[in-house]
Amino acid sequence: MSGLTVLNQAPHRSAALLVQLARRMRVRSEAAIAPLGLRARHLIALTVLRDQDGSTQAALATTLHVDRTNLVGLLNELEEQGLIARRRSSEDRRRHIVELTDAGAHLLAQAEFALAAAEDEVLAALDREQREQLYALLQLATAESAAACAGA
Amino acid sequence: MSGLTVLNQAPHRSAALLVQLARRMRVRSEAAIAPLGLRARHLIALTVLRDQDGSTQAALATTLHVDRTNLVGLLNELEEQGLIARRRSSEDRRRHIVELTDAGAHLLAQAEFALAAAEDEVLAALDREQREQLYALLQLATAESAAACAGA
DNA sequence: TCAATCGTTTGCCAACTACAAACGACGTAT
DNA sequence: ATACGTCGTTTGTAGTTGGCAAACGATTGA
Repeated sequence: MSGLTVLNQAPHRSAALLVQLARRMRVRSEAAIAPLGLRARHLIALTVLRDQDGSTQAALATTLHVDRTNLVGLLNELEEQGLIARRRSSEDRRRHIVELTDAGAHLLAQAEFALAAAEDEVLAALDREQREQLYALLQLATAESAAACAGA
Repeated sequence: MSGLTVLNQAPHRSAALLVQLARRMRVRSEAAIAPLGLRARHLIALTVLRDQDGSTQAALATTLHVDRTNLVGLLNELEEQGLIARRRSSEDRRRHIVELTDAGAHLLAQAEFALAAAEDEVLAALDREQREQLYALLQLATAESAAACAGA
């Protein structure tokens, strides 16, 4: 059901607008990276990998908040496309070290470019200054919200 | 997979923050109306009904962008709680006229109150002026985006 | 009389998520 | 050396969600 628009009639309530815009952003973003053969999970995994390259699968599963069982399939898909590589750890031969390949890093950069274009499209009505404002407000709100989540 | 946070590292990219905040808003909102025995669909349906009270089910299905098949169950749940009432149309006895009951209107008001509280909670880090800014920006962006959607 | 509409029931199908059980390979403690 | 635990992997189960197709009774209109 996508009739969320109707909830906007309450005076100055941002909630519905927020989820509505986020949904558009998600849809556009997915469409933007689909031609690259990527889905959201792939992109998230690649992004994590760029920062903590050489992680074990268990560590990745923890970071991504997915079951290690489900991570296997995700990594398989990335490996089939040559975006990541698995190799045995020399220290502990039970472990798989996951590394971003050059192709993976390159595609990730492409994907981020496509994502930026999608974002520009969704926020087309906002000029540069307004986008900065929005970004600042979102950062404020999410930071506080994250702190509350961590406490609970 | 809720590892969306990692996508924020791109410079001044609002997309990830947006969907992240929207997710929190959605979760909190659902939690806020859950004690009332409502889910998001119920709230949306009730809100639509308040504006176009006395609609037929077919009209409601169109507005809500749901299949008339799936609308039946939704209305059943609302009717069991006494929030809406169905009656046959005198003009065309095939049709069901759906009306918001007093109890429904009352619960809807309660739900909106709970929703406002949830929104205040999620946007706790923003003061009044900042919330107005956010609201204005979201309205700008969604309005433009809606126009683009209508064109396509 | 025949076709179409409306609400309704039933059932299917696709996608996704989480999770449990078990296995081989391997490390570690006793 | 034995026992136990860990890591990646495979397989299967279960629940949720969503949309959609088929068919029915009641009713309307041609």
